[in-house]
Parts: sequence; C-alpha cells; structure tokens
Amino acid sequence: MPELPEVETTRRGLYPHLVGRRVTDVVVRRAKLRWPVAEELQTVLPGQVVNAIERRAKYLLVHTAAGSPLLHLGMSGSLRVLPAAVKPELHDHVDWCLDNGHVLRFNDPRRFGCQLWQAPGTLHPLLQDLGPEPLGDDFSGRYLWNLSRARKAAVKLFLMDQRVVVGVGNIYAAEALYAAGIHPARAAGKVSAERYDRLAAEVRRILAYAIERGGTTLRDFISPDGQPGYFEQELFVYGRAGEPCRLCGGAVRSVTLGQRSTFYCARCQR
DNA sequence: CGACACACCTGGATGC
DNA sequence: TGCATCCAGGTGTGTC
Repeated sequence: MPELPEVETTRRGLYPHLVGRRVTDVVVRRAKLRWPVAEELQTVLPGQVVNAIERRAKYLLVHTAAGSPLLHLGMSGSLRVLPAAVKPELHDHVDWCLDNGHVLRFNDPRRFGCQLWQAPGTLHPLLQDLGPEPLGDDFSGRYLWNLSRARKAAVKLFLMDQRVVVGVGNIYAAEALYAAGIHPARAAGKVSAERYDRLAAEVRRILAYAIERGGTTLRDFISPDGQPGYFEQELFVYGRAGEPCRLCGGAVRSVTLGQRSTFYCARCQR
C-alpha cells in the first residue's frame, strides 16, 4: 500500500529503530526483486552505522558512511523492525540484522520493490529525472501550468508522471482531481492556471493529511497489526464506482486512463 | 521530447 | 469445491 504517505510513514517509523544502529549482516532469501538486490547490500553494508533515512519520491535512502541503500516498496512491499527470533514468513525476502538483536525485514509478495545501492557522492540514476516533491517549495500551480501548456495527455496522467511531480499515485491523483473539481481525462494543456493553483493546493493538503493520519501506524513497525485505516473512510471517489458522490449525490464513475482505473464525479469535475 | 502499451509478479475477489 | 478470469497502491522500458 505504498503511496507517498505510506513511504513517509515508513521512514518516520523506521527512523528511531535504525538510526544509530549498526548493520551486522544482511540475509537475502530471494534476490530477484524488480532488480537483483545490489551486491553492496551484502559486501559493503555490514559493519556500517545508519546515519539517517531520507525519502525522495517513493524511494527511501538509508544513509551510511560507505553508501546508501536505495529502497522502493513497489506495489506490495513493506518494511518492519522485528526481534531477530521472529521466523520469516512467505515473501520475507531480505533481512538486515541489527546490533540490538532486531532485524529490518522486507516483505514484498509481488516483488516490484527493490534494494539498490547509491555510492557516496553520487545520485542514483533512478533519482535523476524526478520532478519536485509535492510538499516542497518547488511545487505550485504555476509550475504545473507552465509545464503543461503543450501537453495533450490527460491531466491525471500528467499529475502521475514522476518527472512532473513525484509521489502522486493512482489513489491521490483521483482524490486531488476530485477535490479540485477537474475532470481526470481533460487534456493537461487545457487546464487553466487558476485551476492548477487549486490542484496543487489540494495535492499538498491531501498528502499532508494522509501523512498525518499515517502516523497512527507507526506502532506497526514493532508489532504488526492491521492496515492503516485512513483511506477506506476518507476517500471521496477512489474505489467508489457506482456509489453516490459525497457532495452532489450523483454516481461516481469509473474509466480507464493509461491502463489504470480512474474514478470521478461527472457533475463535480469538469 | 511526448504519448502510449507493456512488462514485471503474486494473491484476493469474483464468477461459473 | 475447483478453476478461470480480472484486478490491485508503481514505474522502467520500448516503440512510434
């Protein structure tokens, strides 16, 4: 369930358990993730102390003096810190053994995630073409408007393009467009500056709110429990095809855009 | 470049 | 109950 809020929640949850800890060993049970687990995870990481955990887009960078593991959770990945004695289960692909008797355990049924390596002083190629952080100062309605002028693609696909802005996945793209009153299939180049201002504001508001709500799942990193509960109740359109729009009562519709399900209200979004 | 289809993988829900 | 089909929160890659 990793969209940007979940990745940020993961970062915050891992921070107190990892920073200052030494990695003593790395156990790879299944190396074949989206890409093979980087060799450096086993040849360089053991012995290193974690200095910080950074999030860039939906990636996590675990900084050490010798380099930084670059992690992505894909569609189904999760990271937890557990006592080393807890037996690994199906799809627990990688363990980082820590110097306090715990392990950082990576579980990912679909294996779309990855564990790569960024050498000190370099920027990993996967991070090179990313757009601005949606919660940062470089992201604004004006920025979106400027970049979109010649674009014919649907505004939803534009918003989900990680070169345009990072971190907006299928759920939050639908929710932000709904909140901004913009039809997801509208050509990106035909959205006005004013409406992009609204859209940028809604993206920020919704992501920030979700991160705030994600905070309640921090305990999961020690004792796994249920899923974060914020979305089911708080989504306005995502996954609600056929159900009434919470504002106008009209039926929420579903269409496919860019091979992804897209939900919207035809009355509230133009 | 931009736009788009496809690929990667497993599991859960649904339908017959 | 068993089996086929469809769908899922991401994103790099290849083609036009």
